[in-house]
Amino acid sequence: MAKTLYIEDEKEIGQWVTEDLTGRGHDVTWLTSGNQLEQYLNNIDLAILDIMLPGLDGFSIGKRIKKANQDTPIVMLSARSAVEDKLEGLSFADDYVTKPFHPDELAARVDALLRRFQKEEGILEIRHLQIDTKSLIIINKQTEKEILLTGKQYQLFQYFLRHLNQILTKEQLYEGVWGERFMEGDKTLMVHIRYLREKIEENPAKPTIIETIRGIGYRVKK
Amino acid sequence: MAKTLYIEDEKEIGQWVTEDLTGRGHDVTWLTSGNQLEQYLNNIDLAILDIMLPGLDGFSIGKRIKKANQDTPIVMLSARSAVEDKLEGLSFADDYVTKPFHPDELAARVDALLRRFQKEEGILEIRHLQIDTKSLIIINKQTEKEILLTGKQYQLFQYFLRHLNQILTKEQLYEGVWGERFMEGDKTLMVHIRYLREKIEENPAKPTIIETIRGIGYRVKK
DNA sequence: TGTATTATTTAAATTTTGTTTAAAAATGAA
DNA sequence: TTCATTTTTAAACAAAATTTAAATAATACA
Repeated sequence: MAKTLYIEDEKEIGQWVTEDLTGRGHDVTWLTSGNQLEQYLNNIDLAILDIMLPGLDGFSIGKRIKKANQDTPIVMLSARSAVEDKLEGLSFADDYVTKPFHPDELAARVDALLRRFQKEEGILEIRHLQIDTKSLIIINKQTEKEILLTGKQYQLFQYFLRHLNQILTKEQLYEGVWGERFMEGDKTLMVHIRYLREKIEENPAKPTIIETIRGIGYRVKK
Repeated sequence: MAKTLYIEDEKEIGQWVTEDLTGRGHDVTWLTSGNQLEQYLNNIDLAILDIMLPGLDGFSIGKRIKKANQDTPIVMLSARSAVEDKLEGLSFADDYVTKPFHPDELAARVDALLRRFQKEEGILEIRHLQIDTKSLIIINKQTEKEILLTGKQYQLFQYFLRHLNQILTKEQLYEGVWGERFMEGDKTLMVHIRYLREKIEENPAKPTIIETIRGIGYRVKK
């Protein structure tokens, strides 16, 4: 299920689009401004941004998102005239839709972009694991058995896979997966790492897949 | 999390802005005058300065901050008339907001500045080291091995990278990394320098990356 | 050159951080 | 509602990082 960040200050349109896309199977987070952008930044598959917004405008938000992750597709929304005016400013955007629009149109463009940007769809192999990034099936090549994870374990593992090779701080991980502020000293994340290792590591006491970066966080390398 | 120094003598506005920015994920230090400026000088990512202040005025404080580190963005706050009067004195400032203002506006400008001033996020090469400031990965180009640092070592090294080519006093370094007052004669910092050199220098006994400036402190040159 | 000052190195003590286990609380399906 | 499963909390334990302390080395300058 694709995580979509949608920023729109007009309540009516916002609710309408959010309901429509949700009904079509997207996981939509709707914000009315870019103020809390940072906490979503590293955990989205696609962004839909209105251009005219109070505070940070859609251009700035779009550039910020691209900077954080080049591979996040962005759709800009705006009145026709505004788009024509500022076409050059849209260079970072991957598509744009002019208001007013039909929900089918937006949904079609969103789906097309997700297809185009889909992270190497297919099989990802890490050590003895074979991960199908589309169906989310994880297989242990040694035992030839499937590994089933619980909800949180899935979210956590996916977060690692989306940020392969990066050192992720505990803050990033907790905020990315739980969507809440991380409290210094909280051991919840560590316990989940432990249980995840129990399932995916050959020897959970000597983990090779989820590396501990002491004092900072964790990392999963390709 | 961006460290913001905010100087404002009006208690009510000060508390309001501090709470708002803190709620948006900034680490705000609010002072009512520039008296203790020196101790914060080298450990801030951004400054928000009211112009009208008892003692040192906002102009002088701003110039002092820029002198210490050219790369610290500064936002000035003041009544509209005052800004128009003294526009020429604002040449050092990077943005200004006139009172009264909406918190969204201040937050948006602050975020925009932080983005604009963000140190080139990417690959930095120093001698045989290759440092990716985004993924936090340091590679020794000679051995092609990754160098893993401990938490303090990371903070310390990052402090050097943020102040490349500057001679940093032991006070600055200690206060910047530990956030506490440096005690004359304390060897803690030196021991950490030693362990950091052990990991990043070709020959830790003849360091070329972290230079010792006897009687003052240390320096890392590009 | 000799002495005082400052920095480096090493090792041990202390503190912090991460792991593991178990039990309690929350969630969700039958 | 009950029962099984998942998630969170808590605490004991282990490992590693940080700090302290002391011995050694290098440098400045009288």
